[in-house]
Amino acid sequence: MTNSELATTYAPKEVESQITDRWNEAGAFAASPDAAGESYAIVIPPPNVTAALHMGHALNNTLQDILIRYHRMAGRNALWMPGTDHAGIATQTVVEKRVFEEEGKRRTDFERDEFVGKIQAWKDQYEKHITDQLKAMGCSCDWDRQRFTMDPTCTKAVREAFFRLFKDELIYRGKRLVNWDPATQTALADDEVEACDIDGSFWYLDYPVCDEQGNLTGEQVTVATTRPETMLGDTAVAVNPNDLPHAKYIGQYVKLPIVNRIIPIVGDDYVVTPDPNSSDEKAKFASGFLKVTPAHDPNDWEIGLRHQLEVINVMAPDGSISDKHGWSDVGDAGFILGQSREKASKAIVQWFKENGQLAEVRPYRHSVGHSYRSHVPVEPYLSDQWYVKVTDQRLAGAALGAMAKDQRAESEGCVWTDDNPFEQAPQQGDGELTFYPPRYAKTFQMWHENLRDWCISRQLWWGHRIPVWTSTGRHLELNSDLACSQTFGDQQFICLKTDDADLMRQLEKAGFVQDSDVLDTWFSSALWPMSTMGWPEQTAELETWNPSNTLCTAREIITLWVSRMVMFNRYLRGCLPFTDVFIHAMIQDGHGQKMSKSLGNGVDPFDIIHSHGADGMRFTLASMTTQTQDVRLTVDMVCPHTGKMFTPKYVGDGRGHKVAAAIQDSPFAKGKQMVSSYGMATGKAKPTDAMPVARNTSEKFDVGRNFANKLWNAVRFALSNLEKTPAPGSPPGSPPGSTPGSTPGIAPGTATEDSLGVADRWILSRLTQVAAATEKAILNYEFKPYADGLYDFIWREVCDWYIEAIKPTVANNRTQRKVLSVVLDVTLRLLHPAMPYITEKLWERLNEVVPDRTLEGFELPVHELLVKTAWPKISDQWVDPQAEQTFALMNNLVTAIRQVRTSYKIPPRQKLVVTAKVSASLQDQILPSVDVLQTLASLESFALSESGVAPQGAAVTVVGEIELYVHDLVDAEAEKDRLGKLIEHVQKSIQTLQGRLSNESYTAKAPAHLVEQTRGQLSDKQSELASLEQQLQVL
RNA sequence: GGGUGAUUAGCUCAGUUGGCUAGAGCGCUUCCCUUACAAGGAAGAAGUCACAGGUUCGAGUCCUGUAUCACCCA
Repeated sequence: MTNSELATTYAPKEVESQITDRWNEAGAFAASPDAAGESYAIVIPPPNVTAALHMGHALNNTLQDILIRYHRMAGRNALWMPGTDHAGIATQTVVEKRVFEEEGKRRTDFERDEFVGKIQAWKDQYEKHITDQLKAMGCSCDWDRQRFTMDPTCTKAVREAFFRLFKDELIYRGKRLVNWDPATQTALADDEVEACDIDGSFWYLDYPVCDEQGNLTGEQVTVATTRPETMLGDTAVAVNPNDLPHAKYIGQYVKLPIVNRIIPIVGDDYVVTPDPNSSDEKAKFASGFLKVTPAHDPNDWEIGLRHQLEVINVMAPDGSISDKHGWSDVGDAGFILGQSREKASKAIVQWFKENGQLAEVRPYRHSVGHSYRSHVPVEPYLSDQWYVKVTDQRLAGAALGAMAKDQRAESEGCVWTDDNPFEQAPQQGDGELTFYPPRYAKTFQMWHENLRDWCISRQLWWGHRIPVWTSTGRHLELNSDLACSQTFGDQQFICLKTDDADLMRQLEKAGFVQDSDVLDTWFSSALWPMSTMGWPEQTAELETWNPSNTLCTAREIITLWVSRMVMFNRYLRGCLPFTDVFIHAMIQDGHGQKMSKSLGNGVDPFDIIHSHGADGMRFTLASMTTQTQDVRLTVDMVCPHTGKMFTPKYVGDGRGHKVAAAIQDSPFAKGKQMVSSYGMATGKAKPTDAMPVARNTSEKFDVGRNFANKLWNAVRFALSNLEKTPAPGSPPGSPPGSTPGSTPGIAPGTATEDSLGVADRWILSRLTQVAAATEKAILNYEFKPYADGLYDFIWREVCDWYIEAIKPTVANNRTQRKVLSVVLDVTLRLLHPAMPYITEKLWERLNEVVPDRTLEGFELPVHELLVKTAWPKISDQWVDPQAEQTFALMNNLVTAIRQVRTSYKIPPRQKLVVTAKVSASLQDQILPSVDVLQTLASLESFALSESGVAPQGAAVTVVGEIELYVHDLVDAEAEKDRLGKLIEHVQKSIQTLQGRLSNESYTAKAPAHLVEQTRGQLSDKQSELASLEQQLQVL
């Protein structure tokens, strides 16, 4: 085999497919609970099967893969559990929309099972696509264990959990106002509602005052409302008892216009007293009289409870006005029945206007809850739903108790309990839940302190059907461990633990009907760390990997998911689901907008893998992961006609967003066009053969791609040298500047007569420190320092300096070859978690070319596959401050000479003669690196003396006390210019340093070593200045 | 309304317990296709660290306030 097997540029596609095969053949990602090593597990945040993955997922999963690959190499028994989420409402909505587009049919045109089958087909398709995306990224999940939230294993867990919570009365049936989405006709959880500011109005409606019998007194009160249509359901008018001008009406009645209902005027503190000069918007707009509609407003619902008011629901589930859902006294409102909310609102305002009872209309901008799914305004809607009593100590209290003590803030008091949630009976896992970065602990804590019960029923078909059978007016005793009963009012609810045929038959016979609703998706997600491991069975997986170690997710998930997993895992299994929660950035597009499907600004990982390679993408994502910033990703496009990258034309989408215009002109191929992903997503452009869809890309990923290529070539070059056997007859020869007799660390048996040069000692010292820093960064979830640290080490230190320094000697110097092979070995190990493909490929070649890479102090057991190779263990015996200092000085001298070279425009290939004036003490420091210096500065010769004088026609430059003479550059004028600039620069430095030292409190109070350092810097600069000025005079 | 974060080079961002004469990548200028890499090499220009106070020998970093932006929760 020859080195020519490695191409001159890194070709990710070929390598990725080759390496994927090798990993698969070896079963490299498979984990077993019986395997050796301390356990380490990550459960994947299961992606929704609604759609393909985008860059946010790529980031999320790259970070998880870095963690899992590191811990696997570090000897842990590591499992990364993969899977997907059924995402109830989201997936059902997508499929409904698609079926309507393609077949013109609605969900209700099908049998339930038939339609669920259609969603199932969608799920199969996307689950595969998502899995393929993750695999292409190199995610080292244990794919044989892949789960889905609705598969039989997870379903069993859901049934068991529901049954136990039901039995323990942590699940209950409640009539409440829910967040109702009239478009999808389902209840939404609080966190599925998005607040949007909209321009609305405050309408001021006059209600005539009357007595209990409805006899008008001739007075009227004016109520202020933003939703006039709900007046049909008013059952009171409220006044603040402290609002003296208005409080006198308390105890009287009004005759509700249109409906003619007689309703009381009640006193309630909740009502805001009007104050036109207040800074409080509500006081500014208040009239002092509040119409109370308990069935259609959460605050009014509370007022209704306080005053035992009637609850009248005037709407149908689709949001239209209806007398079929709890409203009987329609009065004169018949003309509004059947109208939508919006139309009814207009009709009612019109009625008040025509009857002279519309006192005023004022424009008002306010926040209105919208469905995160259908984007229509959410309707507070009275209905029967199932709730989990998360406000119970056993759940929310346990979640708070789990928090790491040093991350808990002083409790501001819970709204849901008088008890101190931290003062519970101790539980396993107390104080062990830690957030990274720590500030997110506060989000977690505040959420639990202000929790409300969790509505878990959804009026959908896609999901886990609620395992409860209901009957009104009957009562049934089932003597079975598999059944459990609760009674609310005249209704009996029986929950079954399994679909036991016998019990189901009994229920049916007794007239019980199964609830048609399904559970909120998060109910099954909340069980994910347990259900994927086989709970409720006592499995070895649970024993080994629950609690898992790290949950890696984005911040909006803290409340939605993290919280619920903690509560359920603790309650149902008595332990935490995981101990560490790492919260990473969100990815935005180049304009700071969230990536979303509708804007078409989401970037498919496949597209980036196509343009930059999986490793390039992964490395870039890791290096963008800081502790604070969200990530802005400029989205570019690839012209399908030429394959070239360009910045697309952006336009407004009319809703305040910037989007890539649906049809783009190719900037390269005249007259050719393409469709953008926005055009695709919105259907504003249809791709054709002549006008294909353009892939997205982003020049941001160039960093990673270029780095991969650099690494590739560096290793390729190094291996080409290591591949050659040193010439047998050639004298071993010392590397440049070797110190005779000092061969530190070369183990017996591997030692050669060659000794280590300064460059070798320097790179081993750096390698040792970089390895330590790399490990520390990963353990602290500091992904950017991890990536940047290796980038700088490999590119700036290994390539720019070490490889350049050893070029002339490495072929025949056995020691140096050993050092180089160890540098390659360790570097590939350290980088593997971020860039698995390229490192695995290079590892394969390294093993072929240099199978033996032992060096004292380096524990580097070799495995055929890098993915299964141990993380390097390196003793600190190679840390060598002296070598680093010597190398740094040499480095400065080389740079100084290069600067002269550039200012005289000397081509790089032209060799220069340089002499130097150096004191005797410094000579010892320079001598060992003279050969390296000659190589790096491209010198013909370099000579030192204690009392040098600048030869005629030489350019002079200065590094500290050292004067360098670059010979034969006769140009007095240019030299004066150059020296002048250097002097100016040095004088500036001297000023700064002198200023600091002349400050007496600095020398008195600053640490001694800093003062000493400043003095050293000043004396260096002063001698530089002296030399430079002298040279200027000579000229 | 409550909470969190951001504001540093033309752009995107680092900067860990205060020690900084403030860094990186991209872009820009000049030179170089030197047999690992032009997805490269060498050299360079470029910043009142949002603003105003304070603490300190010393502040990008800590404290207080202001402005602007973003996100989360109500």
